[in-house]
Amino acid sequence: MHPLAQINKLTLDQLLLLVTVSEAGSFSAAAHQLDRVQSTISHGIASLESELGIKLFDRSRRKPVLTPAGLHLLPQARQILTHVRHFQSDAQSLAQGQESSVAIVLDMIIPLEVIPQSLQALQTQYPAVQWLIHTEMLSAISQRIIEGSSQIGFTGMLPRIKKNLVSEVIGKVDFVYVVSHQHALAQASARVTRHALESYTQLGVADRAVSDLGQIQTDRSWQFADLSMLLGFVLAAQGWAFLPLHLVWADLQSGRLQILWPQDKAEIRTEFPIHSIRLESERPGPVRQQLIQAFRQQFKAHDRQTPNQKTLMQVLKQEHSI
Amino acid sequence: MHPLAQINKLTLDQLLLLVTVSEAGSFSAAAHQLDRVQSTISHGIASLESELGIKLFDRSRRKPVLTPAGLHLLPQARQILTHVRHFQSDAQSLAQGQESSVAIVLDMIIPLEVIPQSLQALQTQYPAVQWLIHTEMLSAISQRIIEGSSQIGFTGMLPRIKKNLVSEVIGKVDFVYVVSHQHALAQASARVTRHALESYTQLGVADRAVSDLGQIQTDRSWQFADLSMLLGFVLAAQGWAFLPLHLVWADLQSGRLQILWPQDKAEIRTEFPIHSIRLESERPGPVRQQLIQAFRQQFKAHDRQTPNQKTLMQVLKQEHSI
DNA sequence: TACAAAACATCGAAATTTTCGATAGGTAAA
DNA sequence: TTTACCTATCGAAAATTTCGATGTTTTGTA
Repeated sequence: MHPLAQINKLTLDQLLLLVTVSEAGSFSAAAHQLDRVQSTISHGIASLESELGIKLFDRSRRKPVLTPAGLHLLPQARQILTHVRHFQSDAQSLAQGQESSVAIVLDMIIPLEVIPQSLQALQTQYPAVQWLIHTEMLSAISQRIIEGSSQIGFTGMLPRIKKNLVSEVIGKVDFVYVVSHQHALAQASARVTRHALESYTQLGVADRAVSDLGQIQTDRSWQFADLSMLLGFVLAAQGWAFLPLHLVWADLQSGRLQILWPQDKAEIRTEFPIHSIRLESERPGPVRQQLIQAFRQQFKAHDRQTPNQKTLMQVLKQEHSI
Repeated sequence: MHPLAQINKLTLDQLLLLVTVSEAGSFSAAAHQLDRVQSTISHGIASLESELGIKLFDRSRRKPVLTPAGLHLLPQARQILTHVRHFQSDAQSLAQGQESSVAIVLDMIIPLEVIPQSLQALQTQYPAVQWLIHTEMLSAISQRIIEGSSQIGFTGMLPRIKKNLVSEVIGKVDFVYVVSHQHALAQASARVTRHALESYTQLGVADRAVSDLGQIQTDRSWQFADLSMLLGFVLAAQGWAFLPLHLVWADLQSGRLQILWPQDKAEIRTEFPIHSIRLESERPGPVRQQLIQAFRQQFKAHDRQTPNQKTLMQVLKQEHSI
């Protein structure tokens, strides 16, 4: 007989018998619990013992009692059974359309705080799901969805042609114009003209698919593929930038950065909606649906802690009253 | 049907099929590996799929390829199978007489260094064995063996009546008479008369079964149930003691303790053999046999690092030449 | 393009295993 | 001592597994 075939001899049912008998206290009680006849249990335990070549229960007394060997093997049998139950429940989840792994792609402009909190709840509810998280900017996000390397994305920029894509708004991110307090623009009044802006270097983000929609506003602009690097350049007074408020808020409060309020804008900040996007052809399972829900909630919670127009005005005045 | 009975539906053989097919690459190849017919594999996989309510293999191509769900469940199936194999190999070990758990009782006079090293090798060779380690002194050690609360003991004192006990020498421990350098006895010459010893307080160990063989040598002696406490009193110059050399060696070298050499003794140190003891009725399994072997080796290794008579003489002279 | 090789599904019959029901015999509590 | 409860055993019935044969699809090759 084949060596691997030996495993067939041992049955999950036999392990179940071992566990059930030890818990029920007797073969008969176990038989009743398992809705079988006593002789079936007797036969099952006996066959298990003969296969293992070892006595598991001492039947010399009124009620069977585990031998040392049985006592040693019992917890292992238990563990195998619970492992099998996990296997089955995983299979059931998969059968009901739950994703086994979800690849997400996130826009870098999304506040870092909302991400772990959104995923945390999901992780406890769907412990079997494997997560793969990418971070991209601009059109690279929808690109990943279209080519299929991620199943769901959260982005501030929808592609021009939404062919095959389904999207919905799940939150917003506030953008503001900022500049270092050491920069020439910081010396002027709070409200700047668009012309003033254009006469200095803009520090902006680079889109991989820049040819597709290259909306470079000034010919002197520098481009970054990484927001933290960009922020470093802004802090070094290399130019002005249009950045997510949450990213620069700490530096605004400390005074290292200052807000610019273009004269043609009604509000200091500009809201950009964040969309969830996915392929139309792939129906989202429960995990992705819950994920969208969680992100929406977290965005809402995050908005409540976000500085409003009034607070921004105060920061603005404070800067220029110094 | 009973809720627990659902587990019967899933078979270890089915999990084996899943794993084997995914490794062999085709149903036929798996059939060949498992020494069965192809239709058996086909039927087995199909029944597994219908039980789980989910397709595991995509058969639309020439060779079957795992679905995402199958890919997700495969490693779990593998893990369950290896767990089951461990279960079986444990059972086999038990069937061959290997102990599932071993309770040891150690004499406190045994050098601490030999113990972990003796057990370490055993732990890698018999990972399934559970260890329970007690520490006792004098007759309490054999007591534990006789009453069955430990299966094997290592002791320096054999009981008078060795009824039912089997013992063998596995090493030795050197004892010396010591006293604090601040004690009156330390001021005298190195060689002391037995009369001189008896006129001062002896700090000794207490035997729980003291009535059985209470060999108290002086009526002023103090008794301790703990060697480290005893050593503390010796260091505090409360009296002299007869202690394992390894226990006082560091303090001898630092000069805090001094050796006493009774005039009626030929050697400075006195060797006491260490015995392994066990019940005659209980045949030792491989673990206990190996354990005795390991202790014997470790004692031998420890002896090589132990100070000899010549070294002790040097310590003795050094003390009294100061 | 046609053919051959390789792979899986299906089906009925045989073989094996599991389960049941009844009975006999042992242990412990009243 | 009686009685209740427990397990082992056995034969028959039921269920499951396995085999062998056959049909269909995919894929590589002449």
